Amino acid sequence: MLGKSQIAEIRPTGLGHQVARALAEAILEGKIKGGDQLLEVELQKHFGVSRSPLREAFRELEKQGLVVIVPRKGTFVKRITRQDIEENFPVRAELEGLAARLAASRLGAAGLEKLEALLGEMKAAVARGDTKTYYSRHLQFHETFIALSGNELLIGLLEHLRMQNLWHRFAYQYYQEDLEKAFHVHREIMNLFKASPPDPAAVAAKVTEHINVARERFLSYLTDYERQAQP
Amino acid sequence: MLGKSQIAEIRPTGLGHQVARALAEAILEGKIKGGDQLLEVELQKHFGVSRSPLREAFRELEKQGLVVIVPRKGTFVKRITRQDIEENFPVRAELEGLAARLAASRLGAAGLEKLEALLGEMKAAVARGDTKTYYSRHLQFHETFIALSGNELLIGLLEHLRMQNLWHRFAYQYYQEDLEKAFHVHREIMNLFKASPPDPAAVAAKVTEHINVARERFLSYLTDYERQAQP
DNA sequence: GATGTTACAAATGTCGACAATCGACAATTA
DNA sequence: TAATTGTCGATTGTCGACATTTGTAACATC
Repeated sequence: MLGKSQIAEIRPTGLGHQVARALAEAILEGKIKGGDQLLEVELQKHFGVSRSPLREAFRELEKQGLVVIVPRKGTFVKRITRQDIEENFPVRAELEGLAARLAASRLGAAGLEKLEALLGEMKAAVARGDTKTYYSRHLQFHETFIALSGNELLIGLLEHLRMQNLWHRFAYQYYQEDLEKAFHVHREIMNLFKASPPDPAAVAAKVTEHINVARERFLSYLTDYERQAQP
Repeated sequence: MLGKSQIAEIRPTGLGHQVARALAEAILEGKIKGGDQLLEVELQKHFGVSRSPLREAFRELEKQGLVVIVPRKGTFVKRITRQDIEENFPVRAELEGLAARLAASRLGAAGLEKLEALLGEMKAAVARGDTKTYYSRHLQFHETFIALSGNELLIGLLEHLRMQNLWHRFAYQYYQEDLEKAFHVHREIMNLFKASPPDPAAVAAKVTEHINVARERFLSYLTDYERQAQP
């Protein structure tokens, strides 16, 4: 019997799914702005499909939290409010803390090695001032120990909470401010993971704190951004 | 102008929604068992609607985590595995702990009063040995401080996680075992809420611990149940 | 006997058309 | 003129039919 991960999982198809992917990409990239209505007839002409798969795509996007379906009114792309961001961070902080705690008790040599490799790439990116690469590896670092938690429910929830962050576009500029400091926290987390045996509670606390601190930084950044955008 | 609360608010409309409600009830009550396939043609005849609203109902149920849609195969009611239960408790424990922490900093006199009233009913139910009422008020107690957290995202997630618990049917028998002990924990939680000022971290820790303990109790109960059901 | 092939039936996927509903503007009335 | 009512266009909701895919079972082949 082959290991599950060895088999290329065909994540199949369906026109609706393809349309959903296309629309999700368009939304994430900002090509469709928050509050816009997704007109069925219009998209029908655009994609060359009938309305049935379109409506299924809408449902899929709603499940991902990218759009809001209002009965008898239509489908609108979700408007990200300050409240959404304020509420997202504390939940993610607790959940990623839990993920880190669980991972600390389970990660083997392979897991530790992967985390260390990513941390190395993050360090190199910091040295080069390569914000984009740093941001990418930073996301992977989190995704890795989340996956190592082994709790499928937790993994799915966090994937959803992170996906919901349409505000990825802000993030570049956000992280440019203090790459060094951001990296330092992750080295601390890594050290806690490497301890033998690791202290799960300590890792959880560090991760939770890290995200809650990031929340404050991000919100103050957002405040500046709002002031600047509204003269 | 009439007060808003005086007018019967016509709820979400749509045939699909109605079908979804009916199916959800049937699933929760166990009339449809885990693993069963929801045949479109069959339900079409049963409900007297076409397949379009049926498919929308399926999507809605999928969003609630009650069914799983497999492309080109069909939709099947979710099978609750032991793993699902094992993974649910830790996540809920963290999230309800967070909710309690947030609530501790926000609950006013009205919130405290409502919690105390529910605790009173719980106590009375314990004295009467009225398991069903105790269980109901116990759920309301949790729902109340969750709502008092004020974090809409958190409230929605917890509602989902609690809804997912198809295993409500087990719960009666489960809680019958030690009503007194279960009540005692909630009195402790209440006392922490009542402190002035309350210590948010202490409340969070107590709630988290409470749920994690409940997890162990429930799993051992489930083990007995499984042994008994498989002679 | 095991394996591969083909034909058929059943279920889901997709489509275009019709019906119901909402929002905005026009018509009516006090 | 302001408020209410009627009408129309636009948009979503629902429907039945057709297309595509999958699973199965009979059959042929090695």
